[in-house]
Amino acid sequence: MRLSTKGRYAVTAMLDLAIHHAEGPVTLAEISESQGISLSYLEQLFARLRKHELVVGLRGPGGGYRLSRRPQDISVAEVITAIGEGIDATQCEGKENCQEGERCLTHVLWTRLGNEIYEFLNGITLASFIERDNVNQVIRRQQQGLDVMAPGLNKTVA
Amino acid sequence: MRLSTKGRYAVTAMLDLAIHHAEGPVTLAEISESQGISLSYLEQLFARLRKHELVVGLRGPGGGYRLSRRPQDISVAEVITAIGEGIDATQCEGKENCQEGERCLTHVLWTRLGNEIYEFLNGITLASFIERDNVNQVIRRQQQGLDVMAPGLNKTVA
DNA sequence: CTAATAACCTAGTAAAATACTCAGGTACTA
DNA sequence: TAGTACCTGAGTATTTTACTAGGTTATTAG
Repeated sequence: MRLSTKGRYAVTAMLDLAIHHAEGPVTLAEISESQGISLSYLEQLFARLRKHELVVGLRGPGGGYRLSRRPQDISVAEVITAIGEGIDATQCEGKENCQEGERCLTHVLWTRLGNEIYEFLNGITLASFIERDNVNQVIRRQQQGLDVMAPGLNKTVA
Repeated sequence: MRLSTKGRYAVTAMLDLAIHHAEGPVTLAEISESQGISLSYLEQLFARLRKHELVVGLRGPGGGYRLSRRPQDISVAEVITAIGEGIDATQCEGKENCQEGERCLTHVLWTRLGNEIYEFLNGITLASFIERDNVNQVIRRQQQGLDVMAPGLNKTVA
């Protein structure tokens, strides 16, 4: 499980899409300006996001990018793995001899940690992420449970 | 919160130390061989771990490295931050103007995610990590709770 | 229709981080 | 006092990151 600035760029851009999800497609030029990320760099990142079917590209005037699913159905883990080519679970796994068993032990341990981090990030959706911020400002009087699901967003896409 | 191969190397090495914690100091040469990490690279990593007082170096014959604290008192988060110079919480925070508020929004959101990941990794100790594997093999008949604390290791260090 | 728009694609490149090597030095202990 | 093993720093190859440049293709507003 790799987690670097590159993943942050992708998540940031996806959050931008999620925020403007109701208003139709967002152009990369807009994201580039508002988030301060290079346009061509964004194009490269979105090429991968598109291949993993997290976003849909719409060409021509009035076009842009749109989330392929609802914000509450896309997890941070999905975005990061889409960018970073997934989890690389060590090199020993099946290839090497695993000399003293020692080597494989720590590898297995680390793989498990990677899985745990993935599961953790998989529980955080784009919607839950934005909600926690907006809800605090807009809806304050409502009692809120520990559920991370976004409450009022049952508008189906396409 | 950066999380890359470098951190994995450090955690792996620290796990090695934790496993042999009862048997006295472990030399970097041993870790180098068993884990397949370059000796000089290990020395660089351990220089940082030592500065953050996670390990203690013992010179001379029979020397090596030892954990400065008990395995159940060292978290994975500590190891990673010791290596990677801590969390870099975006660049905008206080310096930039935060033009439309939009920019700062995602930054705040991301900072929160970083903190959550940190808290998550902070809850995982070296001991809890190893225990879960060894316990499964050695002690099987015992009923185990959800507690991650290592049960039988109340031997004080130094 | 056509011209503007914006996605899409490919290659290259500077800067940084990573992983490692080399060459010494220093402290400890047997 | 010799040897072990920590410790330091400088240098380097590789990889990743972040970006630039220059195009092509599809779409649509006018």
